[in-house]
Formats: sequence, structure tokens, C-alpha cells
Amino acid sequence: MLNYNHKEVEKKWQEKWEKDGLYKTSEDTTKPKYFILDMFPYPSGEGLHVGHPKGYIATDIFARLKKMQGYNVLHPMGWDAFGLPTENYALKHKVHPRIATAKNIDTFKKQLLKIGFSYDWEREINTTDPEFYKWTQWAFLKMFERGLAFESFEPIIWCPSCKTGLSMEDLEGGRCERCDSEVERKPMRQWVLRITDYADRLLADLDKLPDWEHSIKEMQRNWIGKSTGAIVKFAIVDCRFPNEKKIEQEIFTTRPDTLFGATYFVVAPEHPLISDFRLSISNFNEVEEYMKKAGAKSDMERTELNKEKTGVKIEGLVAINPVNGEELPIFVADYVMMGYGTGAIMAVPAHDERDFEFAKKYNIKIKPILHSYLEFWNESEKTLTRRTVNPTSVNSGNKIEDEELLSLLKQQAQKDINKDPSHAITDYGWLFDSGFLNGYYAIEAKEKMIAWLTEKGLGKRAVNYKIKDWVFSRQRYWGEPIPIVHCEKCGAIPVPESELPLRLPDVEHYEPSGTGESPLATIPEWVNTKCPKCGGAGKRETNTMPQWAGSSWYYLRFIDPKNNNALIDIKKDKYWSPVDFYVGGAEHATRHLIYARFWHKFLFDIGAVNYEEPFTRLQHVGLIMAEDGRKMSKRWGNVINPNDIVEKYGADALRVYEMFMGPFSQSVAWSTNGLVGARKFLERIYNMQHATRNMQHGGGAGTSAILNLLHKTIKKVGEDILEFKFNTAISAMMILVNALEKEKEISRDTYEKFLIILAPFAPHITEEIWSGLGNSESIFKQSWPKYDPELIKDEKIQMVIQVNGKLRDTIEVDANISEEDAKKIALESEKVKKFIDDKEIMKVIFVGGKLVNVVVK
RNA sequence: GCCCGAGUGGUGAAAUUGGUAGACACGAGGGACUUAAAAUCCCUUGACAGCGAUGUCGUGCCGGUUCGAGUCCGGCCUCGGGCACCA
Repeated sequence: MLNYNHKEVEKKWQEKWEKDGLYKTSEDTTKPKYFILDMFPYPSGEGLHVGHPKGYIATDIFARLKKMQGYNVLHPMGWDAFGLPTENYALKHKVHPRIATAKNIDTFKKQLLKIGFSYDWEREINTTDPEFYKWTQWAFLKMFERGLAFESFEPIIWCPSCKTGLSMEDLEGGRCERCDSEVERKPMRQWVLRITDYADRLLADLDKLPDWEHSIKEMQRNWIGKSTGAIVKFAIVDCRFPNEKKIEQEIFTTRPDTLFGATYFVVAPEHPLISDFRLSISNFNEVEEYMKKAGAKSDMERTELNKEKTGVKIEGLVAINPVNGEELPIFVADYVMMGYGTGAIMAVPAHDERDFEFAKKYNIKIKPILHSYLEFWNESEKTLTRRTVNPTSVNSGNKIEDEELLSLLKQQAQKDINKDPSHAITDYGWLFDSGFLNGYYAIEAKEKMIAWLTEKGLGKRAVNYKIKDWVFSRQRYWGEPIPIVHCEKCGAIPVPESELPLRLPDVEHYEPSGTGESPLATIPEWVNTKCPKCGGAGKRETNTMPQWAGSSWYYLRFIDPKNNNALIDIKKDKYWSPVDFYVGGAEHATRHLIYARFWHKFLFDIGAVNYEEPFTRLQHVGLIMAEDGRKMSKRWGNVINPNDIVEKYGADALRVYEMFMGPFSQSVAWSTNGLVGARKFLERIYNMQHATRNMQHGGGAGTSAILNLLHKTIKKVGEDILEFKFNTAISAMMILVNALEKEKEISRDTYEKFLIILAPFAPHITEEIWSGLGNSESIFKQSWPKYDPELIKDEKIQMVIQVNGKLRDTIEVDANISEEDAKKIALESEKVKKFIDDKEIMKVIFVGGKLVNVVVK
């Protein structure tokens, strides 16, 4: 038996490929292109574990296939290296983040190189490289020019442990995603990107991405969270002067059709209305106390305590319902959020669960105004039947004119609310007690109400999004400096493009101040500068950009990594963009992938790129769990380093095993036994060289059964790779190997074709065998074998014979057997006869090339 | 609570438009080779009954459509993911 020495072989070929520039990207634009991209890693201090390369292996196999099929393939790698994890690591270990980053990248790269990826390392990028972040800053300035980047003074989310402001996307369950601390609200100056301006396009264009996974699109839709409804103006009146309208307070509602059912009005504890009217509020002390209590609660507590709603009635003020002039009591309650809509709502307890709960607790009137069904008691059968009142049974089809029917619906609604509170939830139905909306169905009533409000100037159609503008500044050191100078005379002035990159100063101390000031603020020689506009004294912006800045556009730079004049050459972008296939973790669905789509659309708007969406096809990679079923983590001590696996079993075994584990996007637990299986599979292939040793090149095509199987395998492997079904591709190759092993001799041609289709999975061992067979050119310069459609046709098939759908016999017949012959053979089968002997044959069903089913009674 | 997705052997899993359920692999059991072990090779391996041929049952549960359902429809249950007082 030959002994396969993976260590020697893998090293040999990795050096040779590197020396020959085998993976250098071709710029021959006459060929079709394919841009296949991994989400570039964040080089942490911990190095890669075996789960990380899973996606990289998949894209590598795909890239190699595409290259062998004649495409110009762009398959690059780089480093997303700015941000808190490195900075915290650096503080802890007392090394400068720059040094730590360089060290971590070195570790990561060494790990990746051992696995034998076909990356074009000449295009390697690093977000912390000034030549790279020059363009991150440039894009920021372009946004600033267009008012998309602006300074805001609204309170933001602050992580006391990371000592920085965060964006909505940086939270996980209301806590800091990075350190799991409870976050606070902190009023401070910050830079914000107006991503909400793009919310509608980000949502609508998801429909233009058919090759994105459904689940990820769904997550983005939920995150953007579009609601359509109306803004309605309520007058706020001081009870002492009922005829004097103080102000108009707007509310947002998705259900303007239920305006007649509003029985109270609520404002968020942070709402300015309260302090503006403090003199009108007779119980201001009580209200103020509630506001303080609510303010002391973190966002976490506020949502966790959602079982019991709290609030305080504001005495001395009422809100006037614009549709009927009714006076509504006003409450302050923390179930209404300042950050969504207008921070004030009309409450319709009969048709909203939350309002219902609150109204019950504080004894507020619950007034139903719509319902959809009636119940009838059948005395003889003693049953209660529920009948939905449907539009067709009603007059013209869309409006109930019958007063009696409406009054029955009203009685039913009242009955249901008294009986079972769960009936009180928002429901669609026919309206009553609603003035001009009486008799209409809710959906139409909504439109009628919007039209009415608009006409009277009391409101208008409105859209609200859950997505918030992107808080874009961090009060930390390790990030891109924001290229702005503050001048007392001129305000915030952009650093001129010619001065980019604005380099991050190299300093000894970069500890966060914790006060909301960036560590950069402590370096006077850096902070103090001239105003680019007036030349007077100016101070540099000291906040830095968040970790997600560079990753929002990095993929473009791979196309043109060394361009000094532009972010990307528009012609090169035209050829290579968009990314044809993007593979990475699902955890980026609502952060990186939304940010990148936003930046890309912006770059498109300013004419910097040609296409509106950056990623055509998107696939998420399933996690690899530890053997104990938990996540691999230092904390559990169950991390497996790919270096150890490569050392012991070889990179090819690792690659084949990770692709064979199960469906690509599913998470699976690591199994060393399974890995050993992959290694054995490769050894068997290596040892098969014996059987081919004496064969002449191109000689002996092999038996027809083997040829048939070979061509079926070529077809299946090619198709499965394109669909990311690597597990079944490998299984097909295993079936072929099992069959080849049973042969005394293997044709050289068959063996070589098989090696080529295996090569993307196991590049080292196949290249070694390939060269050992006397081939001087790399196996990766071969073109992907074509299967012969004639050869994969089966002449004989196993025809299944069923009786009443149950398998009773299988008989080998000609593949193109006629219906008549098939039925005849089926009925003559001894096994079948046993089951139809004493029965009447009702019919016989024939499915060509598959089966005969005899139906008997 | 709301929105997605998924439930198949001891395990990871396969299964064109509805057409042989469990491919392929791991594990387990048995055997060959060996002084012995490892490695390798061969056989068995969904459950139940049977010496066997074979039969019955079987894709989370209940029901339906169909000659025929893992696959389609209706109603549940469980698990995973996302969002979470978003008006």
C-alpha cells in the first residue's frame, strides 16, 4: 500500500501554486466573469476554529469549478480589523492595537494558507490600512455633502462597559451585543447616517433579489419594519380654559379607521408635552415622579416588565378627538416609546391588546366600533355556530346599509369583550358607531378616514419605519477618524479630499475616557488645526467610525485594490460587479448586509458604481458546533484549531469532511470520527493508482457500467456544486469510488476525469496524483469534463410493481418498455399473482420508466 | 406574543414534477488477515414476527385528497432562528 504523506504533499503544492501564480486573477475581460466572495473575517486574538473555514471551503470549491469551466474568477480575501474587540484586547494585553492587529492577521493568514485556498492574495485588503480607509472617509464626506451624515444631539444608547455610544443594530435583546452589559440612554453629540432615507428602497429592492435566501430577506423586512397608516392631529386643551386650544399634538396610527373607538390618549414619559404644560397639569408632582421612575429604568427593564403596564393620568389636560370632538383623558405611560412615531398615541382599547390591558387596569372606557361575525344558538342541536358576515352577503358588496345588522354586530362585539378579553384584540370587521364610516369594512374605512382627515387638514397618510438612523460615531480610538473640523465661525467643515487619508494618530495612551469624549480629544497637537474654510483656529472631530464602516463597501475594493484616484474604477466595476455570490454567517443579516446595501445604493446615487444592489446571490453558512453540541468557545474549552486537524489528517481531509457533514446552511456538531472517514476515502483514491499503473494515456475506456456511472457522477457533481449541495456531490463520488475499487483495472481516462471533478474538494492530493500520472500541467488548468448524455441513459431499469400502491415485486426490463408489455409482465409476476388471485382488477396504472400499479378490490 | 424555518434509523443525513423511504457516511455487531493489536478487507445493521422464504408496521401527532403521500391540503404538538409594548 502506498503511504500518503499529506504534510509533504500539501506543502509542496502550496509552494508551487504560489510560485506559479496559479490563482492570480485574470483581467481578460472578453471572458465571462464570476465574483465569488466570503464575508472577510475579523482577526480576533483567538485565531480561527474549524467552524470558520466552512464557508471559505465552499466558495473555494465553487471558484475552482467556475475557473475550470472557463470563467474569469475573482476570489479575494481581506481583513475587517478596526473596532472594539481588538482595542479591548490591546488594552488588556498592553499592546498597541496596530501591533495586535498585525499579529492577529498574521495568525489568521497562516491558518488559511494551510487549508489551500485559491485566493488571489495580491488583492488582499485591510480596513485599517490608510490607503483603504482613505476611501471610507471619502464616502463619509460625500454623505456629509448630501446631508446624509449629520450631527445629532438626541440621547443615544450608551454602553457603560465599552464606554461608547452604539447603534440599534449593536444591541442583542436590549443588551450590548459585545459585552452583554445593560445599556443606558445618554444625551450626547453624535454623528448619524440617514439610513432611514433609504428605508423604502432597501425594502422594495429585496424583491429584486430572487437568489437571496428567503429567511434573510424576511429578517431584513422585519428589521426595516414598514408600517403604513396616518398621522392625526389631536388638540390639547387645558381644562380650565375649555375653549382655548393650546396646541395640536400629532399621533401616528396604522388604524385610522378606529378613530371613533379611541377612549384615551397616551404620551411617552420623555415627551416634551409634559414639561411644556407643567403649569396646566394639576398633579404635576405625581406625573414627574412617574417620569423619573420610567427614566431610571433601562430599556431592558422597560421591555422585560411588559406583563404589567403602568401609567399616570395627567390631570388638567384633555385631548380632543378630531373626528367627533370627544374629550379624551391623557395618560403618561412607558408602554409608549418616544423613539417611534411621534411618541404619542390614541388608544383604542377595544381593538388593541396593549390598550385593552391598560384600560382594564385603569378602568377606562372600552368602546368597540367594529366586528366581523355573529353567533347563532341552534336550540334543537344545542350548538353555537359562528357566521362571518361576508361582503357578498351585504348590499352592494362592500358596505352594510342594514342598521339592524350593524346593531347586531355591535351587540356581538360587546358580548365578546365582556366574555373573553382575547376577543378585544385588533380585528378586521364592519364599522358601527363611527359616523361617516358606519357600514364600511375596516380596510375601506381606513382609506375613507385618511381622505377625510386630509381634506379637513386634520391629518394625512404616513409611513413609519422601525429602522433607526445609524449612529455612526464611537468614542473610542481604534477606528477611522471622522474627517471633519469644527470651526467656531464656520461650523462643521469637511477635511478637503486632498488631505485624505486623515490618519489615525499613533499614540501611547488610547484608553476610553468614559465621559463621552474620544481618547483622541486628549491629543492637542492632533485636535488643534486650521479651519479648511476660513483658515482660523479649528478643532478636529475626535470621534471615530464604528466597526461596520469599512465592511460596508470593502468588496468593491477587491476589484481595484490599489487605485489611488478613486474608490473604484467605474469601468472595472462595470465588468466585475455585482458580487455574483456572497457567502457568510446569518448573524450579519440585519447589520452588515443592511449597511452594505445602504452604502452601495448611496455610491450608486453619486455615480461611483454601476449597479444598485451589491450582492446577486446570498447564502448563509451553518455553524459547526463542538462535539459536545455547544458553540465552540474558549469559555467551554472545546475549540478545535484547524492547524491541528491539517497537521494530523491533512487539509484535503478537513475540506472533504466539512463539506460532507450535512446540508451547507445547517448547523452540525463536529465529529472526529467523520473526519477520519473523509481521510480514508482519500487514501482509497490514492491507492487506486495501482490499478491504473499500466494503462496507456487515453487507453481503455472501461466497462460500459463504469462509464455510465462516471458520466452520471460528472453531471451530479457539477450540478450539486452550483447548488451548494456538497454533501450529495461527495456521496456521488463515494459511490463511484466504491464501484471503481471492485474493478480489476481502471481506465486511465476514467481515473483522470474523476480526479478532475474531485480536485476542487481535495486540491492537494488530486494535484499530486495527477502529476504522478505524468501530467506536467496543473490539474486546475484542465477544463471541467463534459458528461455524455448518451452514456448516462440507462438501457435497463428496475421496474417496480405495486398492488394497491404497495411494493410487491421489482423486475428488470428495457428502459423504454411499452405500457402494454409492462402491464403484461406485471400481471404475470408470481409474487403479484399471490395478491390479485381472488380479487377483481379495477385498473392498472403505468408510469413510464418507473412502475406499474395494479388496483384490485 | 408576532414573523420565518424545520421535524425521516443508534448518529449526520439522502430521496426529479406525488411513484422502490433510509442512498452515502459514522457508530455498532460478526468474520478474514495477524503471535497479538492497529491498519485493511468482507458480511449484517429501521422496528416487530419467523429457522427461512416472507409478512406487518414505519418519515412529530390527528384527519383529508389520490391508484399511490416524507412530498399536496386542513388542524395540532415540539424544536431552532429572528423581532419583541413599533401604536
